[in-house]
Amino acid sequence: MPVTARRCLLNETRCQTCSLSSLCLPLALEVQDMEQFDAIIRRRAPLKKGEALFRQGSPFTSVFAVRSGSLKQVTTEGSGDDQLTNFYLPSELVGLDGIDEERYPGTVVALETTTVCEIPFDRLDALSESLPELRGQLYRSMSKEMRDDRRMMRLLSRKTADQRLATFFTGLSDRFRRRGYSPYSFRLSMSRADIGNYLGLAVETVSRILGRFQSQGLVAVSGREVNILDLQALTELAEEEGAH
Amino acid sequence: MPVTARRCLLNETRCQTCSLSSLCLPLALEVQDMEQFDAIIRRRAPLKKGEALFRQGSPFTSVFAVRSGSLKQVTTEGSGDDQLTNFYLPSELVGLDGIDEERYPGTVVALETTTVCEIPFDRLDALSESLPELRGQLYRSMSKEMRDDRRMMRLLSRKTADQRLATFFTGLSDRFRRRGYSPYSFRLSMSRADIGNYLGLAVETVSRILGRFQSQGLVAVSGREVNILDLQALTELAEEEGAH
DNA sequence: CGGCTTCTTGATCTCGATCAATCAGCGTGG
DNA sequence: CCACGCTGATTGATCGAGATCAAGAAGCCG
Repeated sequence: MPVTARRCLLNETRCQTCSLSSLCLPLALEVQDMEQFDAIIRRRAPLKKGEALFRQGSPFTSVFAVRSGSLKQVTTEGSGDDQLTNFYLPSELVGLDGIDEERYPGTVVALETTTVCEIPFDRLDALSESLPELRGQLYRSMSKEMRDDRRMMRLLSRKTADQRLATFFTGLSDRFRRRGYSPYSFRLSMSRADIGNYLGLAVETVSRILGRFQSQGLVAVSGREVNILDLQALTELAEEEGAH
Repeated sequence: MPVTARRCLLNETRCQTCSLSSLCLPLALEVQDMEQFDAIIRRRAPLKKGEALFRQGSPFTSVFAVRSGSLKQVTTEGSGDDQLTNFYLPSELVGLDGIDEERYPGTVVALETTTVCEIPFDRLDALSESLPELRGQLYRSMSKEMRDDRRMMRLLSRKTADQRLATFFTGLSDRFRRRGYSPYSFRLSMSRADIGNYLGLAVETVSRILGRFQSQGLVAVSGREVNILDLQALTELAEEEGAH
């Protein structure tokens, strides 16, 4: 590979030129610190749709920051009974739940062509010793994931099917907005079955409620294209009191 | 307070003499490192049953290690719609989910007389810079909590009421065993309503299924006293395939 | 075009919520 | 010591949201 091409490739992966730097792990770092961080991350070949980043039970070595595309995390217990525990969008960290047992607790699969930055955890931990901001950011990322998990528990144990879907759409909308995309118009990278599995609903229910939302003028859905027509109403529905 | 009494009180709180040291945060520390850690923790007056350790929304300052007793974490959204997201037993860390937003995302309440060690987070973070084992243990604790949360999501979205209760009992049994108590005979510090809220079930359902377990010879329950008669069967029930 | 998978729509059934008493503890004060 | 009230636990009867079963319809790609 010619030197120029190589340099170009490397440049692409540099945190300082990355459009996600304001959301991603090194967000709090000064320029020179970011260079140190930059030096430990590894480029990965893009994953094609359906390819696994890692599989459940394989040894934990790295966390990954999503650079583009999206992924899902699936945990299998016994035979055939899968639980989809998370979707990951650009700038989000994948694999933190594997630290404790030193193996990944679920398989993470690309939902579309996806690129990630690999961050070897021992290097990251070592670097977090000398960079308090990095350490803090890591603590915050994990803490946030715990908070999000608790929200999900609330959703699964208290919300109706309609509220779950509304929460799902407003959540996605918000995540797109933060990343600089339209919060009103986006494409779902996951199937209806994935959505249902994630929300604890049957596919049929997801489909039906999507239809209902459509006829109520809340969203316009065509296949995986989504247009949010009444974000306000959707938000209210999502937050609605325990309906009793 | 006379010096001797004071010294005695301090001794009680020392990690090196604490019976939980093999489970708690400083578990990986050498003697001299443990002393440093010991120096940052603060004694708290015991909480009485029903007292709050901290309230939802109050500023995050510390994490807490449970020393004796037990607590529940409750998150309120809107009015009256509470979600119980966690029970905490001795050696477990409370409050880690508050790091990110710098406020506690839920109220934590003692279920019985409870003592905790307060660990100011800024001191802990600073100390984790020079003590890699402490840092690692903190990462592992958070990672474990994320894994437990994912298990809870699976429980809430896939398991039947029977399986939820069976999982709850086997989980408690296991936690007691690890702490050196009998895994077969223990006292519930939480009400049926708490259990139901936590597991996403109505109180009536909890009560009914407990009755059924009793008549099936799986457990003997009398008020809050529990005797597990057939842990094997309970475990199988808890892990059972997605019943369809 | 056929042979996939994914999505939608309809009909029925079921688990657990909800509503409604009743009962058991348990501290309080007469 | 017992009656009173209060909270928590149990038990019974009914109901409904959403799962499941069963076809079709619509993409999608060779």
